[in-house]
Amino acid sequence: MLQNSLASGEMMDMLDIIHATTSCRTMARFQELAKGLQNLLGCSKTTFCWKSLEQDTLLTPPHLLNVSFPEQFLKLLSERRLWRQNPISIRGMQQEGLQSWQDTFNLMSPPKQLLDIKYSFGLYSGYTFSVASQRPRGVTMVSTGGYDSPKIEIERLKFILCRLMPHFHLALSEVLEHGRDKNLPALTGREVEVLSWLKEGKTSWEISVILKISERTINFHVTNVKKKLNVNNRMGAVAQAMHLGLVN
Amino acid sequence: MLQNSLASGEMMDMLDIIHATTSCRTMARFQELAKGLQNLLGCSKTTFCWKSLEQDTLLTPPHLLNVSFPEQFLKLLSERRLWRQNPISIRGMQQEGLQSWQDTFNLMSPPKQLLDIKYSFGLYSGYTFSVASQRPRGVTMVSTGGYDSPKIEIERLKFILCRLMPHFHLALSEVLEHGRDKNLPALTGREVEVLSWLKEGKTSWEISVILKISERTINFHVTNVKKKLNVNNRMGAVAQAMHLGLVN
DNA sequence: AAGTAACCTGTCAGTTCTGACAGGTAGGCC
DNA sequence: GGCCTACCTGTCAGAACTGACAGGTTACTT
Repeated sequence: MLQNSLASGEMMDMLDIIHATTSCRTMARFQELAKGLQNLLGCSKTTFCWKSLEQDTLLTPPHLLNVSFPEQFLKLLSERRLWRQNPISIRGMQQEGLQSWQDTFNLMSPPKQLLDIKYSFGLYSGYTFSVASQRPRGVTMVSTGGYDSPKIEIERLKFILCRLMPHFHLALSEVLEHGRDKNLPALTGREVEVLSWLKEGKTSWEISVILKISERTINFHVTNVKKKLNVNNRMGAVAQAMHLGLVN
Repeated sequence: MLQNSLASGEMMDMLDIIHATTSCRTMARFQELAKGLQNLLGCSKTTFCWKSLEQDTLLTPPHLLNVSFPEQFLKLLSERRLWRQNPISIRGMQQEGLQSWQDTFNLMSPPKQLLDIKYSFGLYSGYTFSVASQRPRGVTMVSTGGYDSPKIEIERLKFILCRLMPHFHLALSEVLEHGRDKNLPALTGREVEVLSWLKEGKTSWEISVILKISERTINFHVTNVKKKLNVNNRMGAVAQAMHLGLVN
């Protein structure tokens, strides 16, 4: 039975890693956890790829978070825009779960250029696991290669990745979304207050009554928010503020 | 060491439960998983309590999800609004982690009425674990009582709950938020399209150019959306649609 | 003392939105 | 054929918003 292929200590490691992902807020911490995953898998090359499907189109490049892939390899892939034609990422975006590079290449033949690069870095065989979510709408893929023995226990790999990856995906989403917050425009207390009422569908006049200040001042605050959020009108301001989590 | 107090099979159960929470979408499924947690803890009485801090005030009652508490007990608590004065829930809302009922009652004395009811149902001692999150902003508390032996391994309890509860919390948030979606107003394709552009801060005229229809028709769609979402103006429509996840 | 940030207020012309009026077509279902 | 839904269009008066004008106070920092 599968249960026996995992040592008790390994399961404890998995539980610890899962637990740690729930409080992972920085990229550095994520890297640590990813190292833990790599150790568990017993491979020497790992890299993460995260793609938001929120507003990005399929054409915008994904976030790459390298753990131990050759940097030069990823750089080449990115420079030559090869990820768009990479059957592995295409398949990974389409369906969740584990794919073997070999299988995918047999199924959808990759551009020769890609194969050449891959082989030149010794990346002959490996696996990519992808996991998607609706909230936030996005996909995380982890690629692992450089296994010691050519004989890999697929079921063990699947078991570990199935159980860990959803949490790595959540943590990564959190880290990357949170990272964006750093250069967030700072709204003043009054501005947030006005926005919150706008959100409820109140007019300037109504808000002026609620806040007991003049209607002109409400419009003044709205104007400032529009400038800060770089939008054309209050609709955009409300939507953008909600999107950035600046209200409520 | 703590590691030894958990059997290999129990850790496997934990991993399986965690994994199952990631795809838990119905209340029935959640109940199953909660039963699994109860078995793991080795107690006979469990109940979950979920509270959104998104827009609810502290006064609005929380969602109760009973697994195996006496229904009558929870009914009494709810009818007499005792949860507001219950030191356990107050403390649970304030800080995450494990609390012993006994400790809390020593710290903040409960209303006599509450104590009487509790004892009359044989709920002498037990533990409540709470976990909170920012996105979605809310708290889940689980209360467990009715342990076989008076000698409970606190560290074991803490270990299990620390690792499982964040995932139960997420699952519960998902289930409860998803459940709300059922009586969601159905927007037509065109309405969603118009809303999406509104969200970007486009004016009616601009959208009419984009969609190649008259400005009047844009306003027509906006009017219909406003009626469906029961809001006063487009600001409210955009905000409400975003909040309900009807756009994007 | 000067500078800055947050806050507040006024007027006014021009633009945009709103609600209520009154229509139209195309496609699906019984 | 009748009914319904989604979609489209027009006019018009009045309400709401916008941008640019030109000020003000208070509190805190340098």
